[in-house]
Amino acid sequence: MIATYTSSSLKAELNEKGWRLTPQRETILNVFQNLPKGKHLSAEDLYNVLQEEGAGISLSTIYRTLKLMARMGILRELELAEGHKHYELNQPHPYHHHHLICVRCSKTIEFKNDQILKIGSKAAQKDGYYLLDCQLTIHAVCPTCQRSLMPT
Amino acid sequence: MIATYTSSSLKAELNEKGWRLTPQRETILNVFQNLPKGKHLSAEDLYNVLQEEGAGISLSTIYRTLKLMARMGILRELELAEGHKHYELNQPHPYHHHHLICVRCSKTIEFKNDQILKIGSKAAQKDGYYLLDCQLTIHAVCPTCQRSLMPT
DNA sequence: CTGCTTATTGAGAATCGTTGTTGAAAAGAA
DNA sequence: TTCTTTTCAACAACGATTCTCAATAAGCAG
Repeated sequence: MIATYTSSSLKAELNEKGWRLTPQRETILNVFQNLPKGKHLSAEDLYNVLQEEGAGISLSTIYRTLKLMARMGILRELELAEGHKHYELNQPHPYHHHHLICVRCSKTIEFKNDQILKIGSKAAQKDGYYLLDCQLTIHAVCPTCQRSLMPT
Repeated sequence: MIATYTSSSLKAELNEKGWRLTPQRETILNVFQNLPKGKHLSAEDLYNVLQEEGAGISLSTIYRTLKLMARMGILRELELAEGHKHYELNQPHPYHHHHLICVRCSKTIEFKNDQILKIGSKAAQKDGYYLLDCQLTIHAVCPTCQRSLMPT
């Protein structure tokens, strides 16, 4: 988990595995680095952001890049109970966090806990796995939905 | 998280929210209760199991029931990097566990940790959420895939 | 036990996020 | 520059999941 990627550190990490640095990949990483804290994007969200910025990157490329960067550990892939994946920068210690999700209304709260990353690292290490990401996902019912009489 | 549901405890929990106990729901819960430890099913897996057992339950009903039981906290919904969700019984303490997943080959290892459920409960409680499930998901690269020269 | 109301089912169509395919463009190496 | 290989955009294709609708059956009240 690297805090901030520059063009050249990204290039280095890509080339190491035989991949290439392209303007599209650089642009996409930039969007995530400039995102307000706590904000995450779906593939379509990212597509729209890029359209508005005038950088028309195709949806296929977006999907490929998101998946690539998740597999490199640069991005985290989040499953936020909305039928599609969301992505955010995979940041180290002081910013590393987890998600508490209401299964009814999908309201999501971030929370931090220092132990979890330690527990995760240890578990991965024990079996010789190389850690990319470690997220505690809590499915629950928020106070509002508990009060609501509405079934479903 | 209840350890074992009987027909009547399931019925009670359903009726409480205005839902009904049907033979299909009972059958599906039974399949999960009789599943070998560490085994989880996708919707399609479950459909096939039921076909073989002669209980032909439609795919629509299966999807609806899985989602319903996940929202009730009876089942856990797992995202095991295979393009579709998997489900397993949501069991309490001694059986409660987490998943370590290789992002390359999808090999998955289960592991246990007593602290995580405590951390999760506390986080939910803090914001007044009613806890349904709490899972630590670790994305990593397994030893075999680390050795493989194959990119991607 | 009977009848009423409303949730649930099954079958298949429809949806929608995501992945695959193609020829053209461009990065990296020599 | 020139060659090789990856990556790109555009669009077709796929597959898991959801939706629709008429028929059925829980649960409840009398």
